Amino acid sequence: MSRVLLVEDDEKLAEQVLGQLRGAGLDVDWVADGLEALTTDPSKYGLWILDLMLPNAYGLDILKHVRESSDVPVLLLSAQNDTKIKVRALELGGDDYMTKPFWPDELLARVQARLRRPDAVHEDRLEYEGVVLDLAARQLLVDGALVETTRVEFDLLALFVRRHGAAIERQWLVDRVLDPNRDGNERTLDVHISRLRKKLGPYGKCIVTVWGVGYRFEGEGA
Amino acid sequence: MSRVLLVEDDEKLAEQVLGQLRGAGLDVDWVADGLEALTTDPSKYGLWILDLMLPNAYGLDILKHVRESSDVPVLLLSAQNDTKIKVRALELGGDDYMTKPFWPDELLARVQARLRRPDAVHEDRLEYEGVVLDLAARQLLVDGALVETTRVEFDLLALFVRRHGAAIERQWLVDRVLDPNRDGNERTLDVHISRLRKKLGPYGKCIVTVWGVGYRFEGEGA
DNA sequence: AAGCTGCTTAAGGAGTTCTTCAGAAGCATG
DNA sequence: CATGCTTCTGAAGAACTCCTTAAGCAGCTT
Repeated sequence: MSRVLLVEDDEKLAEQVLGQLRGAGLDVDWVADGLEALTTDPSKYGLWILDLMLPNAYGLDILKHVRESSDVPVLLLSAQNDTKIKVRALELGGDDYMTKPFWPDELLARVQARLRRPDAVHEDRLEYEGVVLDLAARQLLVDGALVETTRVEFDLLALFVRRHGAAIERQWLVDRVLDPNRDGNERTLDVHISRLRKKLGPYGKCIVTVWGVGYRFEGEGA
Repeated sequence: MSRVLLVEDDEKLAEQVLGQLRGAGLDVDWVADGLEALTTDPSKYGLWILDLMLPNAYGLDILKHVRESSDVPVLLLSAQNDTKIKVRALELGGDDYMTKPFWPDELLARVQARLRRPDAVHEDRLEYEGVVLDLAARQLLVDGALVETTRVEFDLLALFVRRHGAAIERQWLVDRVLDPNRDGNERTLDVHISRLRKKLGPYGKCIVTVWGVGYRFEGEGA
């Protein structure tokens, strides 16, 4: 799935971005209105490009809406270098962030990097440094060695690797990974995280706690 | 002669299959209408892929028509795991049989196997370590010794060997292997797995339980 | 330092899978 | 079409996995 949705109210900028991305052979749709974005099915696209400075400050709401049902990558745009909004957006599960004005080439490079990233359904292998997930076999390899995982641990790690670099909310993980028949308890998630960290050995510290929010999976240098 | 004819009324599925096969460098023609297939010279192709669930139940008629003048290999597709049609089709001279939905890779593998050795009808076999499945004779050899299997056991094992290394979901197996006329019960699958493990002797432990998901067929070291 | 939030350990229990067995359904034979 | 045989199914209980809960400690924030 390589369709991209651009949510941008500035018509001039939108046309510029559209031209750039379509020129590179991408299939891009454009929505100028925040309300329309709120009613769009997130999973219809392989990537969202979302301007946070929409009228009525819809930006963060749209991000929240997307994250309620999907883990599609979201690339955020903002007109000003506002640290608070940027932090908040990454906490809410944004995957990348660009400050306007930006160089068209840079946007294209980041979009292509995100689209190249392992796709949720059709990829049967996820890799991040020495951590390899064989999705078809449901097996985890840490530095080439097979490590036994339970169902929850494997699903959890798959989410982390898919959205590496992005902060993921605790509650979002609870809703997706834990047994839906019981009311998910955040303490339960703690336990799974703890065990997963242990099993990941040297990569255990890649699961970074984002205090008050959730976790972020990232490498050493990041 | 490596031309392939696909007889399939479902346009979406047909396009998917066409893409898959043509992507592998094969020369594939497509016919959506059963009547047109009935007037096609069988010998113009090196392989037929024939959907049995065509409108007006032409499927078996087409197979009969082909067999009247040619022994070209015919790979059959069916939307449902209908044992009676399957048996009837093999009696009429079908060479292989796949139940929809199938893995694209599996279809390609079988088509290529057919094209590589056109007279392979009685040699087609699946092997994994000391486990050998003779698909034409429907016989199982364990370390060279013949082991009696029932229909369900043989089909089950064939699926495992074809997709060895991958975790296969319980429900997926239930849908394909058990009697479709009754609501498949997962407990029933347990029983077949249990018996199959026993018959496989030393290879019984190759059928690994993937807790909460299904099973995975794999060798010792894997 | 106080008050949260998050981490770890250990134990209980809910849910899943395995095995056995008996009966039903399908199939071939006479 | 009745008979006997094979195969499939479904129920029951045992065995097992691992998910969850609880409790105490550690770490962060103010």
